[in-house]
Amino acid sequence: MARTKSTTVKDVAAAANVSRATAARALNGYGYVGSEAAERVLEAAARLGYRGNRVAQALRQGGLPIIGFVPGDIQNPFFARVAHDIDVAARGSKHNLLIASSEENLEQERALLDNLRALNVRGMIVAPASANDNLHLARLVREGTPIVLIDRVLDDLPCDSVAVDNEGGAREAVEHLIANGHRRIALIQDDARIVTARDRQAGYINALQAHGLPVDRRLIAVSSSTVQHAIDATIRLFSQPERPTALFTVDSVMTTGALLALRSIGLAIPRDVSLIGFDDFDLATFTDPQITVVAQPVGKIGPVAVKMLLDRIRGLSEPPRHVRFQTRLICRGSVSRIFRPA
Amino acid sequence: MARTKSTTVKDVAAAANVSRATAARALNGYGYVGSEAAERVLEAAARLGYRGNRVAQALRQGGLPIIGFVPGDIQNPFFARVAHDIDVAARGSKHNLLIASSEENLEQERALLDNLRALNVRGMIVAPASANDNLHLARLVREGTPIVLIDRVLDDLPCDSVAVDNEGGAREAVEHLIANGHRRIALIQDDARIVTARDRQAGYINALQAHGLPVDRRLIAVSSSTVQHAIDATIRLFSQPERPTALFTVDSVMTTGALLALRSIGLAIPRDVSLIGFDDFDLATFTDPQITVVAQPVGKIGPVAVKMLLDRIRGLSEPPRHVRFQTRLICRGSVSRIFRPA
DNA sequence: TAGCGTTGAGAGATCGGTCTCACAATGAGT
DNA sequence: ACTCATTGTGAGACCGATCTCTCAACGCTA
Repeated sequence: MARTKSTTVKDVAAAANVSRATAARALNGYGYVGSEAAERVLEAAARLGYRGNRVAQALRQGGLPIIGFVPGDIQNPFFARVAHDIDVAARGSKHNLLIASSEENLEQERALLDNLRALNVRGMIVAPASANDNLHLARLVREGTPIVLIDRVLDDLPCDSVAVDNEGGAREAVEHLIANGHRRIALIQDDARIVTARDRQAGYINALQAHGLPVDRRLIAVSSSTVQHAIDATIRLFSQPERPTALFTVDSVMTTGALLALRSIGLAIPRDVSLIGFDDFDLATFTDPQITVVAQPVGKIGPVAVKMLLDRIRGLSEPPRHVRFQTRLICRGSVSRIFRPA
Repeated sequence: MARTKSTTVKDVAAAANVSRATAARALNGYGYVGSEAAERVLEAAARLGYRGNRVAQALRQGGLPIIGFVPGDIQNPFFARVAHDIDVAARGSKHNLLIASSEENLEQERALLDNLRALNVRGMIVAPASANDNLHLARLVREGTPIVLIDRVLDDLPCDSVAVDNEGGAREAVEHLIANGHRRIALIQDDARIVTARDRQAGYINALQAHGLPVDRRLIAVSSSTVQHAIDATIRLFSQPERPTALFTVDSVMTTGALLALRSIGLAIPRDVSLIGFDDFDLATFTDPQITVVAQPVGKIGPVAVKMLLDRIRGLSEPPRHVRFQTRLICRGSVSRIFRPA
């Protein structure tokens, strides 16, 4: 039951009665090859089921036809969608996709990137787990590894990036709540290590300050991006004496958690609490009423990132390019209007 | 801005003033190395940031430290979950995960497997897109490539597999509906090419026949596993003259579609229609009432598959092993009791 | 002191391709 | 007839790491 070793150029060359060099020329279509010899080689290759060994090719030519993708969490629908899009785009240019989830863990991210580097992948698409420590990324960039940052952009890193206007999206959402008379607006966000959390929080704070509202730390809860943590955070926020009248959640998993928690506490949307979530999701049109969200053009991120990466792989040496998509506030039914004395 | 080539053993050896062979011995800890020389090598390696080149290692030793995973669709929460579990398990044994989604397309699956083979991956975990044509898989197995089938098992393929009792789970669900007095029970399923669809349909039919109920082709709709297609299928089923009183959907994406469609038609669950879905999902506990489902132990599939695969990679040559998990019917509120004259 | 085992380390083969270079054969131009 | 360009082909270097083989030095025993 030993693993049968596959046929090599040497086998093909022998079968076609030519040298390895000639076989390679025929198979790859370069240099001068006699048409008769070429035919013999091709026939032999087909007959023996020759496939070529990417590993050997990679060793000679530098780099496996692989693109690495390091998302924060592959189970998060956002990243799953992006992964799918990257996969499709990469396949279009004969690249394979290697996905290694950092699970929002900086140590793990470092190890994974080291790994990808050792594998000599052609390039990487990364959603960095932390805004603080990115020396490992900086080194990769410095060494010349093509890297594109998505979703979370580190400004001091000289490489391409694709993301949405997180600050603007969050600001628009909170301003919408303010415009509807809300003043006690709660926020559930990720650990501030994560860039998007930081930016969306900035949008929240900027909106409040632009309208002369105080920023109350008791209205801000930090949660990791899992349903259970979001439930806990929501319950914490809404069991305070002076209850918030509105809630803004920074990603769809948290919005899901908030929905579940509010239901279990017995608070109705939008009667008791208004809700806006960042990132649209299936569930949002499911509930009654449907949830108002800040939608991002998820489907564009992957393809654009791959395109930029391929440009770099092909040797483009322009200064870093940064793509920013605008978000769109989709008003559904989860925000109520509060009338207050002027 | 040329890509700096990374440091090699040669560099390290030169820096430590020894030969490549000695450097390799020191780095990998085999053979005889003088303690003083070893120290110099290690120091030099650390100083130069030596990392080793997996590609070269793979060429020499046969096989990249990579496990290939070919799911039907990475965006499907089921596969995303399994992918995550595989990733974690694989990382535990120093393997990377390469995900290539077949998108339920047989041609693409063939191309992807060919690709993985050419990359010399150590083994593959596959959810075959089609029950019919699997010569490509058979050849891989014959050649000795370690392969584990998950979710969808092809009985005639001599390799390990991990799946759930699809027939039994579906049968239990339909019997539950029958026990509650339902007789016109509709089914929305995948293309019958897919093994799970076939098995779950078998469970549906077996349940009906065991209770002397006719199998009515008009109650069976085929849909692909996307929300939109499931919506269409549901609408088709429920716009027939004699409307079904119950619906069984074979995966969570379809259940989601069915929910949306029924709501848009204005049919209430469970008053107008009873519903059971295969595979539990977030949404199921979200709706009012919550949805009754056939739950599968999703979290066990990935780890078990990786374990079996690693055994094979390590050279285990026992006959194929087949793991089957039992499903569990979770009764929530989406099934109503119909009383009928005896 | 001859003989032998142990320890240390270098030279070079090897994995499977790709590609440069040298060389031979052919035909065209002067 | 002689130079030259064009074609076709093979020998061998190379990518980076691993590993076998060979050999030298040392110390110990008889």
